[in-house]
Amino acid sequence: MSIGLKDISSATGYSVSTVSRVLSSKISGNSESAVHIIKAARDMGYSKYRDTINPKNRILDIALITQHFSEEFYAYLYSAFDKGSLDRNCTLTIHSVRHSKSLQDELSFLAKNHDGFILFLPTLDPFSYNKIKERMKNYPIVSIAPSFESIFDTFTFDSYQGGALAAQAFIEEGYKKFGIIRGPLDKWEAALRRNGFRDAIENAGYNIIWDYKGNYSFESGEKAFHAVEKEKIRNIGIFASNDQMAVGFIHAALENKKDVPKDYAIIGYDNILFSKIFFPKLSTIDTDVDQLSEEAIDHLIRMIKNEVNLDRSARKTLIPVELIKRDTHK
Amino acid sequence: MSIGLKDISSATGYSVSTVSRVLSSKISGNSESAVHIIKAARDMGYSKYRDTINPKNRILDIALITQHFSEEFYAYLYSAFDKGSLDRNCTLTIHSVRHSKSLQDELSFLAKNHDGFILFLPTLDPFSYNKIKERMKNYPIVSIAPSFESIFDTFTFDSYQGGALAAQAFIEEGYKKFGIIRGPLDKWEAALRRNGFRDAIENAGYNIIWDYKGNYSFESGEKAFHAVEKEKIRNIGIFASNDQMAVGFIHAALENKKDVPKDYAIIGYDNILFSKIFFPKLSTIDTDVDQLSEEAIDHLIRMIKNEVNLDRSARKTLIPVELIKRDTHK
DNA sequence: ATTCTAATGCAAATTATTTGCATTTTTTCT
DNA sequence: AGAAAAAATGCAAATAATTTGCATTAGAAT
Repeated sequence: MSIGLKDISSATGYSVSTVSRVLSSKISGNSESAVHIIKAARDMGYSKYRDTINPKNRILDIALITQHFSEEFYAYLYSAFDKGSLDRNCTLTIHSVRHSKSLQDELSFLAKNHDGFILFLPTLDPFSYNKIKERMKNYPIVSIAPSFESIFDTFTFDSYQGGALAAQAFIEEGYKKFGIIRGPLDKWEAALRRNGFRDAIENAGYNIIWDYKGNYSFESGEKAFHAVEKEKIRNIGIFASNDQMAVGFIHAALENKKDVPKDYAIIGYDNILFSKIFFPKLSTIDTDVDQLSEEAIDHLIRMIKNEVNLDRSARKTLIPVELIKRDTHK
Repeated sequence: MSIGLKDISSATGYSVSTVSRVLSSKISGNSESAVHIIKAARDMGYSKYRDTINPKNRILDIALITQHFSEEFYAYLYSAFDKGSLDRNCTLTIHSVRHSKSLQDELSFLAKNHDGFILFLPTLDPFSYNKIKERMKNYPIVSIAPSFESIFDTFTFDSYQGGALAAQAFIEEGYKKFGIIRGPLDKWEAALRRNGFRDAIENAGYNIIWDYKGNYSFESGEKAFHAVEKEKIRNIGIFASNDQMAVGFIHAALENKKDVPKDYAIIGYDNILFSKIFFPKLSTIDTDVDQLSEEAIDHLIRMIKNEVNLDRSARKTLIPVELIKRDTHK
């Protein structure tokens, strides 16, 4: 049943010894024969493909390890990584460990079947991250989850800049009052978005006069509206830490006959599909998931090919974001 | 580098011959030793794991083959399959072949690394499907894409019933005029949704008096509104073949100071997250993706374990759908 | 207690892979 | 263009990995 060198030999016409030498890199991987034999080994499902063949000479298999949720963001993320892996001579597979009973074992198994991991585990605690790091010593791993600690080389969006961009837009348009609907501050990116917004406001000589602790949900946006409504503040520029809360806020505002942007100006974060469609159309911070995925994959590939110094402590690379101006402010 | 029987032997304490016999099913796979050895083989990454060990005795690896798009539906689908594979002793991986240059080769390779496929390739033509079928003879494959032809055993939603449910609701509520915003009719499920709606309307002695050819997009819903608006029809029950078009329709209606449901009643299809949030909240046909995924996985597992007669021609199993009544009709 | 069956390990047999050596082909350097 | 060096190749021998015959043991069934 199982494919061996003999099978590859007869499929390609080369002798068993040549096949052996190609697969164990005793012949340079670029020669015509080598390319031919390595391709055959992959196509035929030679079981020691990953064990014996040098990663420099073959298609790489990388795994995107996530925790699936039924939110649009995940569809975006997967789609971007799918595209990103296309022209990089590598195959991407997606694995959810959301329901995994023993994360460590599962990762360990997956590591045997892939050349490297992209981790997107935003809810994982630092202790578990360190356990992964320990167990997977020298295995190529890149993280794309925003987190306080840097345990793996990380690529993530510049959330601080995002908050600052929202603040700048409000300031330039002449707003004098500012508010924020925060995400949960134990999340690194929520803290950064808040800090970026606050610092830019304060640098311009103003203050945040209203602050609501949200939890990223649509409902908490609705509650935020009722909270600000009670205080009878108007003509305020509000930065919502994500689009769902911004949309919830606007939804509640419209139901209560308030006007956006006249009574409340609002800028969201994420640029979900919804924000283009929603009425009025939501101004928001856009993140370039394609760029994130490409940089993360490129770095992972360099790690796999041993071109990255792993002794250095983990780097963090921030991907720039931009403001999309639509109809919920000015 | 590569793990062999000797390594498994020393890890488990059994002799090489016992390990060999367990892995090639010459000892029943349920005995204590067998379970122990098989687990070790998986954990340690024994490269012939899938080749030698009988699928009845080990964790199955199944692949969900899709074409990623950045739509919420995909996040739902993946999430449902993730959950569905949980308690079934199998590991799920997701692969997108959207950008694949040679679909056949890629599937062939993936087949070597998995025990079976769930195919979700709604845009693939029957010719390519038949080529897959031919090349993958006897390999376990289940399709969940709605399609005219039955090439693989297929699990899909009962779209005809969905259309009929929408019609029944309108009829019971006393509507006398009926319209439809169709999806592209070269898609099987769009045709079924239309037929189900039309047949139920006609059986009750009515007719569809207005019909718009949409393409499933938000924009085509907006256009549909402008089309029906021109004809000055009011108090009509409209069935939209998906939620995006329904939401586009309502959005345009609100912008033009029309009332939903008073001027236009509308029922959508899919129950996207948006439809719960949108104002007014959209009535829609809900599909139980969890049920779909569970039934598809169960069937695939039976195929892998050889409990399904493959000589029969491909079955099609329809998963029931239901109407969620919200605020866009009555 | 006895018989039967399944599990186990040793050593031999078989199968798979690697390597030394001789030959051929290709590349590099005058 | 021609000589020298380097790389590629196949055969056969060597080594490594896996399977199997046979004897032994442990446990279940009678």
